[in-house]
Amino acid sequence: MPEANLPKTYDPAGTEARWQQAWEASGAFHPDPGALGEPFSVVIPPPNVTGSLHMGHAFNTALIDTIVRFQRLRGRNVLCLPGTDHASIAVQTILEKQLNAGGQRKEDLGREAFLERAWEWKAGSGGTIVGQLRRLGYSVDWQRERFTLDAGCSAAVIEAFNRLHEQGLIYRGEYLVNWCPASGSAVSDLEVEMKEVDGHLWHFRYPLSAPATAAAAIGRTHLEVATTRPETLLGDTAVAVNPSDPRYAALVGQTLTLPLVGRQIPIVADEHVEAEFGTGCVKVTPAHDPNDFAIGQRHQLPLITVIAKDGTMNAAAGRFAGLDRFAARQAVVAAMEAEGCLVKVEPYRHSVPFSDRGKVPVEPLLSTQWFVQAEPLAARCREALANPSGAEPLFVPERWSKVYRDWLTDIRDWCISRQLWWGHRIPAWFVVSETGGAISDSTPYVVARDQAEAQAKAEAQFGTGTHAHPVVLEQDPDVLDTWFSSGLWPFSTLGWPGERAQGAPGGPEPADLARWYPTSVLVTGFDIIFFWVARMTMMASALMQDGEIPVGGRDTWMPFRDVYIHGLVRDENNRKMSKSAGNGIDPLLLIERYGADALRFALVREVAGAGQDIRLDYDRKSDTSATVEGARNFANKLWNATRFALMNLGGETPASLGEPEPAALQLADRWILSRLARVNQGTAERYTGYGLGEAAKGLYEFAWNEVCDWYLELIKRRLQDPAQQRTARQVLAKVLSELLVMLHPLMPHLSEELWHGLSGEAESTFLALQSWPALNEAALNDQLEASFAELIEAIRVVRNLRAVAGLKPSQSAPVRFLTVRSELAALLREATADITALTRAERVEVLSPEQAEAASSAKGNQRALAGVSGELQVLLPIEGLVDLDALRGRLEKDLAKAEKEIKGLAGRLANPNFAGKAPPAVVAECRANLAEAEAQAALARKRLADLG
RNA sequence: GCGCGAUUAGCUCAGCGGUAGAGCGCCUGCCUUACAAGCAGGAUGUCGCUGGUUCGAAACCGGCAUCGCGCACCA
Repeated sequence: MPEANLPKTYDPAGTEARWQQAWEASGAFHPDPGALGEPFSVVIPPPNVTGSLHMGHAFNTALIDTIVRFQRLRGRNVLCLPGTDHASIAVQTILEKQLNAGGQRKEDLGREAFLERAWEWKAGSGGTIVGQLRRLGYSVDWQRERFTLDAGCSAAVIEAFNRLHEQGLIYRGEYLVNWCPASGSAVSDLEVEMKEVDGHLWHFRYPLSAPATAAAAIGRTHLEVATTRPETLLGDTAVAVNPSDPRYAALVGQTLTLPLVGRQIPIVADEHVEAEFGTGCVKVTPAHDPNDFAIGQRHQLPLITVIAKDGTMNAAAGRFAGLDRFAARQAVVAAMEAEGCLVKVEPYRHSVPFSDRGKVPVEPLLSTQWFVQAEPLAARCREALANPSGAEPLFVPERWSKVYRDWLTDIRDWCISRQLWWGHRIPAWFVVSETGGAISDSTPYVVARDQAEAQAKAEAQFGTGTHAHPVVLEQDPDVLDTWFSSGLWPFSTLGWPGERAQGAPGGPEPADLARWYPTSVLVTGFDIIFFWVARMTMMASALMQDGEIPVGGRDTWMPFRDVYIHGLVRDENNRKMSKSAGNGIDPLLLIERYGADALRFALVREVAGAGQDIRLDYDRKSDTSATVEGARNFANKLWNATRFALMNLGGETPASLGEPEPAALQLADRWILSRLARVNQGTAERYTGYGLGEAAKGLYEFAWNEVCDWYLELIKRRLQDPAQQRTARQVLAKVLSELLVMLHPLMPHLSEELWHGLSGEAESTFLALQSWPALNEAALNDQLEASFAELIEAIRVVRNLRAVAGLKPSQSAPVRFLTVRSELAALLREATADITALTRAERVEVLSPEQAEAASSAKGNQRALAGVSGELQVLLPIEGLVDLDALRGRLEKDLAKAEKEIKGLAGRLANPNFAGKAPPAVVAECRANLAEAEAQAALARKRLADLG
């Protein structure tokens, strides 16, 4: 930053790029685990490699970076570790689309070639978001950047799978899973979204197999059932009624003949059925509905799958085989109608499970998958919350801990296998030599860390004695849920398992893991508490403790001490921003227009700390945002304040100027130094306690409304005076340079730039690596701050009177203050020169009431403009210039205000309970205020009377 | 159905027991050699409704309304 001829406006573009490059090239954010300083670590929520930067990332980044930059200034050994997530389904979808466009399917390429392409794609477009994150000025250690599918994370996944399997926490089995026909894979419960859909409720008649008996018992020959999914009828294996429903009690145990199919199906009694709903009879399709599956389990009903994995009807659907499930729905209804079994059709709004990714209804399907047994892991996490040991995760805001705990209660097992190619291939090998080459649900398998270990294990188990043939293995073709690897993120990225792999617990830990695990804080949006936060704590509960003792003897196995949950960024219409809704606001556009610092500051300033969503105002026609513009203006204000300093420090720096001599400090100096100390204290507290928005607001107000509006104005005169300028320069340099340090976490580029300009430090030295300014407690002075506020108010009153009088800013006028309080009079006298400068006073007089009394009879004084502030009366004794109507208006306004106040205060004091029960200090204050208001009213009346 | 949050100036939001605040927008006047992305001055509110607690409620408690979110879900 050149010292002379600075442009009048700050141009972020060049500045930001320059510092980003300098920081990264210097390794400023690449910490040494052996370095001094208490460790502070954060792993960033890894964005999806397919993604591009959206406002949510920008928000999350702004918060994390503010925190870690602050901790760095505080002298902690900070690691902030970035990375991306491989996003199985998303990447595979992109690639398959590309293939399809060329008329190919992935099967034509084969797995290996397909994966090669995937890695090529990742090398090319996969880095987009990482480049974009850099543009925010993210102070992460790019040298430690990780990817959930890199060698280290893959080793962690294999190790984790093996250990969980050894602990009996991973199992393989055939269950009803959420099947996404669009992606051709199972998905977990969390990846299913219930959506309200307008559908129909079809009422069908199922004839009883023994109509005569039934007719005798209940007077009819059939039962009526209702369904929203007629196609599943083909897989029905029962009809259920409530056991205490008197209408059907006699029929339980009898059978029905399933229309279209002819199968004999029993009538069972099950508590799940609500007698009040519909006819009280439910068709049961255990292979295609989770509730029915449960009923089926309770009654040992057969499972008949009629829908295939591609969403079409299978052979078991008979004449409907081959039809798409939705076409089959119409066909079944038509067939039922033809058979006279359709009773009626009603429009019906109900919830349908949709696949998050595929955007099609999921099909509950019976299939063999791998699962993580969730309850034992969840139990440990719940316990950690319920028995606070100081090591449990602290949620900010606290209410989210309940959301987290509730989800961990009554948790269901987690389906982790995906029928995809891009991802971590499941480290399980089928012993196909046992089955003649085929893989079926019953094929034996071994879980191992690699092929060789699998071979050894399998040979030990199957290759001996009776088995004549050699053991042949085939690895499970499926991959793991991406969230499985994300769940290991806080330790896999730090080097776990390192040498502890290969089942050798007790080996040395990677230095990073030893130094930085557990991480200090996790910062993320509430929308992924279940997906990610809970999965990380569950994984850690199983993997990061050896028996009772956490790995490495740490105080906790929890992957983070604090969990700072923030809201979502919503659009100007309060809608969640999403790609599909097309209402996203491109952060890059805002960065280009206003600068990354402005965007960051705007986002952080909007967040109050309650974890509330933030609504970002935005004008889509012009791509502008008033909120971000305001932050940009603030950046410009700081730029100009520094510019002013550079023009007035005489080429000196904060270091060369040194600390000011206490005895030489003037009123304004002592005031701003007190304010500086207070802001230092408050800001550090807020940064530490996740009050980031408040920190930002506090600094904004201090910088703009105190330093710029008052202090800079007050010292302009002294800076021109060689006899007085040194102290003013010293204080100015100190205030500004410390302000820049405090602002650095929020506006890193601008503060870095201005700090260099001010300090003259070499480009290789960084503000980012300086120390938080020492708190000067001796400078704190409540009394002084209160007095100064009175002075400011006095000046405001004068300015207001001048405006009322219609004085031009260039015109000067005399100012006269009247007060009974001697301290106030003294203050005003001390500040006479300041008042003169800031009010264009011709002369400033400070009179005692006695003097004022004498003066009031003097000529012209009756016609003075009068204003009141507290115990201070302000007069502008100007003749000839006064607009009498304006003057009267001003006085009437003062009077009305005072009278309103008197009414309120007198009313309160008149209440005997108030004086009796309120704290004495409050009562005293009330009395004082009343006296003041009465004095004000009296003055205003007198002046009005003088006017005639 | 269960739970959570929000409701304060035209807009976006602070305030969370002691007489209503900020930014933007609006009105008036200023290119005052740091800044017009600025400066000075000004106007603007039955603090969603309703009971209660209290000397005192925007704030605390109960109910209601509206909006939003999460979880569960009956075919």
